[in-house]
Amino acid sequence: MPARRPPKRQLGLELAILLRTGDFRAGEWLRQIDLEHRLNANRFEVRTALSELALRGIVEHVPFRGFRVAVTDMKRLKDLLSIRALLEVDAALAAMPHLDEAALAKLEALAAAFEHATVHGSYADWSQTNLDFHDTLYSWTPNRIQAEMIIEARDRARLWPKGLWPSFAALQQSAAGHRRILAALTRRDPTVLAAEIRSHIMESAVNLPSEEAPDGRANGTKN
Amino acid sequence: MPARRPPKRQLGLELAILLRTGDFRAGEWLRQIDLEHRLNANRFEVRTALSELALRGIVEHVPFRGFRVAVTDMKRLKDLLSIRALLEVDAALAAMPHLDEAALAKLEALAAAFEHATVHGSYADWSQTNLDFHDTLYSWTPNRIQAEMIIEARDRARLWPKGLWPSFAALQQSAAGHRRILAALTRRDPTVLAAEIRSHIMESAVNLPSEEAPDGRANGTKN
DNA sequence: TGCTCCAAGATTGGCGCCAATTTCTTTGGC
DNA sequence: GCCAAAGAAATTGGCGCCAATCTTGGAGCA
Repeated sequence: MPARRPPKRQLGLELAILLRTGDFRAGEWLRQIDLEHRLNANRFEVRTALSELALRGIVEHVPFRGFRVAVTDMKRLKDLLSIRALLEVDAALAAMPHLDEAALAKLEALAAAFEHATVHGSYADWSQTNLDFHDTLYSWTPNRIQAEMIIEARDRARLWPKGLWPSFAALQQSAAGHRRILAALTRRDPTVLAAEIRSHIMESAVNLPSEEAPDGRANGTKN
Repeated sequence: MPARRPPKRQLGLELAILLRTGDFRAGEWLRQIDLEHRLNANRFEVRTALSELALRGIVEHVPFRGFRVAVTDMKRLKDLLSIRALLEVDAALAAMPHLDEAALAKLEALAAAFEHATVHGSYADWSQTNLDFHDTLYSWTPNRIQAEMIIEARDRARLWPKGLWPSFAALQQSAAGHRRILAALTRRDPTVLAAEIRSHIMESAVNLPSEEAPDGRANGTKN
């Protein structure tokens, strides 16, 4: 074969992951030159990736000032959560009839992985295992676009300040939620499933503080 | 004041409008050089705008082949419609409590404008007046993100082939739907409102033909 | 000592050039 | 006359340069 093309780097994706896993604070300014180094990419690629994320609402663009991690104020966050509840309840219900034994077993394993991560893992660990559980569930939803929209909606509000990360107790609560969702799926109980999914999502919003005004100027980083 | 900055052209938006109103067929290849002329922009701007639309699913990108108007196959179309139904029913219900007399009057006027357009107007006319009605309704939804998502979901499936445009009868049906929605809003009847919105959206899918396989190669334009 | 204004430095972003790749055209062979 | 292959033309797309703009630091003045 004559030199297959190199896999074509998905820098937008890489950057999204970096923002999610690296320690960035909401509102923090992103200097292109820093990202060039961290992602080992050139200026143009970085800018393209940033524009992508800006369009998806993950970062915010201010002309001639640059890009910064989107500040998701509480109103916005709650809006996003309510949309997620709507989409995810529907997606879960649609997925349920398509789940066979193997599927349930897989979800079982993922729920266990999350539980393990809540105790032994880092932020990145439990964040990822949690996503795995949900994404796997929705992978059986016939409506692919809906699954994509769920992921996107989630990404748009993932980056809240570290101070607001869930407590250990909240994580345990989440793990229990997974169990209950799994049980409802196994028993093919749509009513309970819907209720569980909804409350599982809405849980994320409890004990979020009242809105803090993000100052456009002060929130910098000297890094 | 020292030369306020020029309003910064939103070429992505302009291009989306061009694709919607100009006569482009689904699957048609878009040559950058043509778009440069039609939009009176340079190569770089066109490419940026195209990437934007690609991300939003309005056009499709094939490396080293270029961009083409997204082919929304029937499966995809139905998926999108079902999502719209979900989001729009919810949005309408949320908007209802916030509608005052003035709001209802405005919707009344927009419904009338649509009816007029179905008889006297062109595709662009009735398409736009229809959007106006819905967008105005959702402008009272407290959840702004949801309103945006609705618009986006709609845009992603707006460009179906001309052959599939609704008949005069279908348009009349739509107009009647608007009337019924308005009636439900006036009577503050959530149950009927939900049902009407849902069927109004799903109506769009009736008499869509079975899926046609879009050939990657053949669907060109010599223009 | 504190404030204002200016200049230097840092950062962003518009844009055009040219290489990479595909498609079209022509030529040559069977 | 038809198919295949090579060359030509057209199109896309990566990328770096430098102008436009914002921020910072400090000098000058009250």
